[in-house]
Amino acid sequence: MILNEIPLMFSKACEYGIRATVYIALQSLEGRRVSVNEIAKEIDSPIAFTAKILQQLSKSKVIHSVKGPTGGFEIERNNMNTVKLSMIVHAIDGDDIYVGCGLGLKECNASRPCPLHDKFIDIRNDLRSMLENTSLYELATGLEVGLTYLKR
Amino acid sequence: MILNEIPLMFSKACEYGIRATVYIALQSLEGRRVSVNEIAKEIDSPIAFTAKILQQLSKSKVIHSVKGPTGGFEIERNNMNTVKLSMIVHAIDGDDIYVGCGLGLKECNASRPCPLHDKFIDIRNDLRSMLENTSLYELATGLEVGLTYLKR
DNA sequence: AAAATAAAGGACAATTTTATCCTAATAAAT
DNA sequence: ATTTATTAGGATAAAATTGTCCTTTATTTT
Repeated sequence: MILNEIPLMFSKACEYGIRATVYIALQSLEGRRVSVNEIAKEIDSPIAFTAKILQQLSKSKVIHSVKGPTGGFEIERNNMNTVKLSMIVHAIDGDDIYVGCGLGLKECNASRPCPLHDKFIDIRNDLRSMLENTSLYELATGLEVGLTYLKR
Repeated sequence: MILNEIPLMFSKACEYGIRATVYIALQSLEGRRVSVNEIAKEIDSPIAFTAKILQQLSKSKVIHSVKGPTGGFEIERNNMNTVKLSMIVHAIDGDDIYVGCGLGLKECNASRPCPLHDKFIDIRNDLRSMLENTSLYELATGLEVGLTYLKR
C-alpha cells in the first residue's frame, strides 16, 4: 500500500513537452510542419493537454508555430543545436531542479544544509549538465536513425 | 508563466517522511520516544498528514510505534544502520525511481529505448546508489553534531 | 476500574496537476 | 469574399496529492 506514484524527474506535462518537441524536430529535419493532432497521435499523448503545452513552448520560443491551413509546429534547423533539453524543462517545470532542496526546506544551503544537501548537489549537478548539454538535434537524429522511440 | 511546480525528486509525503524519520532516529539516539505532535513541530510539517505518513512507515517496519501514554515513535539503535534512505522512499513513493522511464514510456529498455534512456540510466544509478548507501544513522548523527538541519 | 494519552484509521476537504471542450483568431485555399 | 484548417486561449472537469477532522483502539497512570 503505497501513498503516491511520483514521476521520476519531470511532470507529465514536461514528459509530453519533451517528446513533442523531439517529434517536431525530427519532422522539421524532413522539412515537414506538424499539427497538434499528428503530434499527439505520434507520441501517444492527450491532444488538448498537449496543445496547451505546445502553446507554452511556443511562447518560450522553443518551437515555432504557424496558424491556418498548412500551419503547424516547426523548429528551424539552426535552433536544433542551440535548444537544449534544459530549455524545454525550464519552460514547463520552472527551475526547481536547479534551486530546490531535496527535502523541501526553504532555506537550505552550504551554511545551513539539510541532511541530504551535499549528496543531492552531486546528483543534481549531473542532471543539470546532462540537461544543459543535450541538444534537440542530438535527440532528433537518434530517432531519425531508428535507434530510439517516442511511443509505448 | 510556468505550468507546474514539480518536486525535485520526492513527493511532499516523502520529504516529510524522511525528515520525520531522521528526527525520530536522532531522538532515539538520546533514548527518547517522540509523539507525532512533537515531530511535526520539530520538522515543521502538517500534523495530521505527517501522522498518516508515520503510520505507513510503521507498517513498513521502518520505524516502530507504541500506543498509549509514554508511547510514540522510535527506532532501535541497531536498525539505524540497516535502514537506508531507499527504504523510506520505497515505502512512500514506491519504486518508480528505479523502474520508471524519464519520458513516461511504458516500454522503455535497452532494446527499445526512449531518446533519453542511456543518459537517464547514469543519473538514476547515481541516485539509487546514494539512496541505498545512505543510512539513517549517518543522517541522524550529522544532525546530532549540529552540522545539518530539518527545518526552514 | 476509570481517566488520560498516544497511535490507527476512516471520512472528507483543499489544492494542484492533468485533461477536455468550446470559441476566437489567423491565414491559406478555393 | 467564403470556406477551411490550424493554433490560441478561456472555462471547466477529472484525478491525484496534500491536508484536516473525528472516532476507535491500545496502553499507561491514577
